[in-house]
Amino acid sequence: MPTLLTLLDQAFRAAIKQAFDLDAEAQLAISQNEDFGDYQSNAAMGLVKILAQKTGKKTNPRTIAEQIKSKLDLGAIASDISIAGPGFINIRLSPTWLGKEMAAIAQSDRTAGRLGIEPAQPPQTTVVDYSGPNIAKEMHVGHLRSTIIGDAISRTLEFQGHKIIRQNHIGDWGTQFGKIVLAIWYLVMAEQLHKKETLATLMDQMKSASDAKDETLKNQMIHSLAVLHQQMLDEDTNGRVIFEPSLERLHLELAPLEKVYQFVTAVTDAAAAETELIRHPDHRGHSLAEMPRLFTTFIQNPDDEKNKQERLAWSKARDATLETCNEIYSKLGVRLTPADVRGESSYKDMLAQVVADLEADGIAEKSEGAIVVNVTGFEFPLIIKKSDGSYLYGTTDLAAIRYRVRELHADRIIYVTDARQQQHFAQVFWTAEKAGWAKKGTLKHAPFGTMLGEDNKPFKTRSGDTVKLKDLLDEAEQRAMKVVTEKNPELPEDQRCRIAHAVGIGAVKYADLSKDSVSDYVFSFDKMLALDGNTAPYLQYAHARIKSIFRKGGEPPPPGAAVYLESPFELALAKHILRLGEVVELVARELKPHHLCAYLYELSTRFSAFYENCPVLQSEQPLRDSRLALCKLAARTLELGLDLLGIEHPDQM
RNA sequence: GCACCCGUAGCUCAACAGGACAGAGCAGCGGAUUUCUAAUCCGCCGGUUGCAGGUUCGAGUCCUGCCGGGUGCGCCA
Repeated sequence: MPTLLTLLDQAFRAAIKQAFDLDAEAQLAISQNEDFGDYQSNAAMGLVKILAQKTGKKTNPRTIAEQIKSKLDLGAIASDISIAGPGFINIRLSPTWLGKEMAAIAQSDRTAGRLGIEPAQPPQTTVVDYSGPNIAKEMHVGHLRSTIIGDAISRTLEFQGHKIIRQNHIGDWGTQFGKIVLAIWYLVMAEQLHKKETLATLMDQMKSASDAKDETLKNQMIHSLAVLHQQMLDEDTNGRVIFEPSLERLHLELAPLEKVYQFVTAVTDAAAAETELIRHPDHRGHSLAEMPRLFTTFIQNPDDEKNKQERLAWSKARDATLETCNEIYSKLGVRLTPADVRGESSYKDMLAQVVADLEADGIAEKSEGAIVVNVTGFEFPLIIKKSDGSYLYGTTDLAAIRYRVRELHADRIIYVTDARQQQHFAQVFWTAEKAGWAKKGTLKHAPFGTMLGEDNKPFKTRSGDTVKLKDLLDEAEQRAMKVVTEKNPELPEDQRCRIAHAVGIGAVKYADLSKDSVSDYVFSFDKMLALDGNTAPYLQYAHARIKSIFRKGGEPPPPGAAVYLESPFELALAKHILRLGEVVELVARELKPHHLCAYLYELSTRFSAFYENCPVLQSEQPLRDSRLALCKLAARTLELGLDLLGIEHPDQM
């Protein structure tokens, strides 16, 4: 069945048409204040002007409202239609109608599992681009929001019946490449030549020198590294003797790689690295700072047999990264699989053509040796080819759009990335639309703000490092475990673990999803794991309480049980259950899952009020079955809603 | 300097293409347990929506100008 909002909208439009022979907006809204009613139409006030233009005289909006009301046919839906204030038309839903509706939804859920929500028409093929971790880096809290929000959006649109193609646009290409290969070379060579300790000491001291801003010590470390580098190079000048064979056997772990990679970055960015020369029999001297660039030849010619070492190192780094990411995804219950990975590197062969086509169309032009697109409304252009001939991430984004539209047949593409990239995407979208690669309005950026610590500064550890996602999730689970054990010590340990997992991870995800994504958000374990208030544990607890009724009461309600809504608590619960479809549409339209969170929280409070005031198992038939049916529906609504958010709902807590 | 985002109760957040008296939670205060999970429920307290104009029957929401915070601004991603 269509949502109630849609039904009412149609009825009001028809009434307006009949009364004034006009096709006008019904201006339907959910009443903010329940004293007025459940739904309202605000059309009458707006019609004053339109009618005045048509007839030449002004009509009082209350009179207009009266005329609409007289033509309005809501069947059995409303128990009261009243006009209030300047001309609001208030609708109060009929408890009898609602009861029948509840019974019908319960019935349809048995077969379709959709709680009466119709799939969207027509279904659209939608690419959702989210998560996007970088190669050789552990996922940190910055990736959390994209991953969680992107997954919730994907699940919601998927439920609506759209074909969702998840794309994990990982950062596996570009200028950081040379540093990664160099880092692996250090790692492997130090291991093979028994210099691990030396390297480790260097790295530690370099870190403390940086932290203490001690330039002298830093320069010493850079010099020592140059010496070490030279020693290792002299043992194996072409990499064939030690490096390549060891690399083939190596099972690379992400954590040590990342550490060395950061070290290499710190070293090569330092001025002192420019003056430390490394000698090589086949080359003139190169400075330490130039080393990463020597390894980047692979970027230009990845298929050249000469670049076998680099290719191998690159794929090891990639595998190590993805392995760790997949662990996180599975911990988070995020539906991203290796099959969804299509990183920047997969567009490398399309970049030249992208630039050539944009140039041929007159959209791109040469400027100071680079090729740029001058985007209307922007002071600075989008650079798609650097003066040294290499491409940038904007070029890759454009290639990806073309690929997604042409090969994946995307009707629309949603980018879940942080808000800082807003201008970048505005430029990229403008270019793609101008080139005719995507229809206007089909490229959507769902931006989100920065995650802040409780000090309102970007979320970092006490020592100022970025927080690793894994550590954060582990801590959430541990904290949840403590609470579960405190509340329910008698449960077996493995069950407590499962509950702690659901609660801890659920809390982290819910805390993020329940805030409007565009603003920055303050991360607090204490708040997200609180058992009351707008938190995942509160919703999960409400769900567990319902399940408990069925455990105690045995039988589920018989199919087709009539639903009676006599108490205000039952009525309030039923009205809310009916709104899920409207909320799903809202989330899909705005790409903002926090609306669904607000809805589920409200549902839980209404259920709790019902639970306190309306005994279920002790009540007489047919009320008992009626209330059981309502419980069943409330549980199903919570389950479906939490599923769309990607949050677990254990039966027991 | 230019551009984008944000500014709502002590704190964390809502307000669904402008709608009625701006709502929740936390914290604070006061209550409720012979009954299906008290990880709960009920009540009270708390506001010049950063400021000043404007558009509108109606503005937290749209426009203009300030103030405050964040972010981005040709060859990083």
